[in-house]
Amino acid sequence: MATIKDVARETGLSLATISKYINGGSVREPNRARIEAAIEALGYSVNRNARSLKTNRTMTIGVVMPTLCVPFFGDVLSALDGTLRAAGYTTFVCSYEFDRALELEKLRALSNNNVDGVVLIAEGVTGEEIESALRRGGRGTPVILVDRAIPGYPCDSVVIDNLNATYAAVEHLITLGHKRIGIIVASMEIYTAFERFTGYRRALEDYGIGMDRTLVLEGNNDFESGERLFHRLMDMENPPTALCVTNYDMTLGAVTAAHERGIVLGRDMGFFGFDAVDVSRVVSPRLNVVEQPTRLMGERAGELMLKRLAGDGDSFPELLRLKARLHFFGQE
Amino acid sequence: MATIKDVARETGLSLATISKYINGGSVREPNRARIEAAIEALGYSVNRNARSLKTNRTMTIGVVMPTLCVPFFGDVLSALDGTLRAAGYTTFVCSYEFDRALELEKLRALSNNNVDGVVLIAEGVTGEEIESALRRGGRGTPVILVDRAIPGYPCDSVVIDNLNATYAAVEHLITLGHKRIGIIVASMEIYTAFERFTGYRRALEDYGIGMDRTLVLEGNNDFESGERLFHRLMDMENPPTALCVTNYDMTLGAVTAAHERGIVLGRDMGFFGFDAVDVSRVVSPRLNVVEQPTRLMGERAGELMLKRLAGDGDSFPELLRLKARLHFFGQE
DNA sequence: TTGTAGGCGTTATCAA
DNA sequence: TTGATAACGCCTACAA
Repeated sequence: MATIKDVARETGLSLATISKYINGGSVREPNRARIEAAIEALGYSVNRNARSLKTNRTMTIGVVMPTLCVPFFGDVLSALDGTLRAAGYTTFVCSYEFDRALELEKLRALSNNNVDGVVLIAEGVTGEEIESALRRGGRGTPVILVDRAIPGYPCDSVVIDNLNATYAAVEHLITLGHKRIGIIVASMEIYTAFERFTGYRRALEDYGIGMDRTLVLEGNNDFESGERLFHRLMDMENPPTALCVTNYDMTLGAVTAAHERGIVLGRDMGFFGFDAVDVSRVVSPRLNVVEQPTRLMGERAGELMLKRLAGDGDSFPELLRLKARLHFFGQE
Repeated sequence: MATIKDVARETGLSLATISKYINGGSVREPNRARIEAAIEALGYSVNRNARSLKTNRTMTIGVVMPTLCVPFFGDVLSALDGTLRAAGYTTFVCSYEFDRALELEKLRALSNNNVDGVVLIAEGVTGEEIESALRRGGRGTPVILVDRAIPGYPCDSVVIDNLNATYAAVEHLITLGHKRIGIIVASMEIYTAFERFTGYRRALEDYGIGMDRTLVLEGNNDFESGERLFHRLMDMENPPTALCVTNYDMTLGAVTAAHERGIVLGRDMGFFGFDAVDVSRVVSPRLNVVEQPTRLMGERAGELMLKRLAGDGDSFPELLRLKARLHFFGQE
């Protein structure tokens, strides 16, 4: 690999001059030309390790997500990456596969790799753990929490207004005349799940419908949970007449289970799913689903990160709560 | 940030001793204890930039994919990451959003970040471009191509046996009695698409069925393509009686379009999709789909990478061709 | 087993 | 504008 030294030798100029030029300094025209030529000829490119060692910046943002296997996160990421890239940053992603130990480990790995900032879709990690994993020079690495804030941990966050989204979904089912409405959520330990449940509970309250705890089922956010819990609900003596499922994979699972039982969602049973916008189209009648503004989330998170990177600590911690969009199909 | 120097001062030992210990060397027990204590107290962790500058290794693998929004790549990645992590490597992912310029840029970004190896799901990039983007010290960074080999470019690759998978799918449709079989593929410029088409063509040949070029439609690998091209096929004067769709999103699109037209796939029309194993369950009758061994791909790619990283250049370039699995449902 | 010293490729300071 | 020179934090002969 060619180094600045080589370029210096090739051009007859000094190390310092080359470096200055590379970093946007001005040199005399003939020198500029010679430097350019040498760089081209030698195929020189700066060694980021060395540079980072010196500058303490890597122009790199680390992203940690629970998994890469779901389109929701992929969309968020894609928008985030675009925003950061436009500002000259490269983003690196790692997934912790829903594993809490890995979650922390990945955070540490990023820290060890001296990323300038961290975007985190947290699941099990606590505020203290984040701090300890990221403890480093000066005033620390900026962290943006996406999709899930951590209650009690002051940190910039970009989230969905889960509460009102679920509220609206349940409200819709209520206006259709349903009184026994079930909900399948992820573990309430996950903040978004809790919020979604709260929206559900509040809608029932506001319409004077008593909540039946047996209609509230907690799953693991996966296909299998959706399938299994749907069956469990329908096997009850007095099954719900409508159902709300609050994430992508569980929605798919529930839809599949309904199929297996010959239940047509939206006709035999009121229904609201989450995220599965494309999939909602492959069945008929089309499913009602809540669509989260994934790209917007990514963009907002990116912008906020850039702001912090620029040293602007204004109104920290900032909490952006984005509105979800409801797609109604089938009977109104 | 604490450095080795700090640990040295804290313990009264020398820099070199600390470094040796950190890198697995042996020191006298009392010293070991003191070092450990100091590290803990100072919250020291090694600066990978500095280390890499010295060792020329970062213990980091870069992965470049077309997108993160499709489960197929997510699965491959997850398995790949697991394999590499077990060997002490951290993997960083970046996506080029199907953009050819970005594809090269990401490769360069990784190279500049001194990754030890690159795993690439290529789309538009050529062999020369890869070489030039990665040109650096000594015998160069190992590259593993996943999902798509680049014809004429000698490089380790892990791919699916697309040809035989599609062959078998089409063969199945033929044995059901179909003679007019359509296919929706991605652009033939993409190697996998070409292979899938070839499987299709060869199956028809082998069964003495003349190929009708108007039944071969090229899309953009997205939902919209699947939907649009399905309609195009069915709007023909003499539409096909069976159809093969060769990727995830286009399968979803085609299924949706079928729905819109009231066509029940597997009953009114022979059908074979790709990848959408979960989704295949939410419609009835269940869809026939080709399932690619995503996790296995990731593992194999990881193992091959580790082998190359260990300096084992045995049987280069290695081409691993993995078998896909066909899920038959509905009528046999 | 421990310590000394030199260098990895850059950037930044300060003279010239 | 240009050029010596001293870090940045770490690793590694080599010497003690």
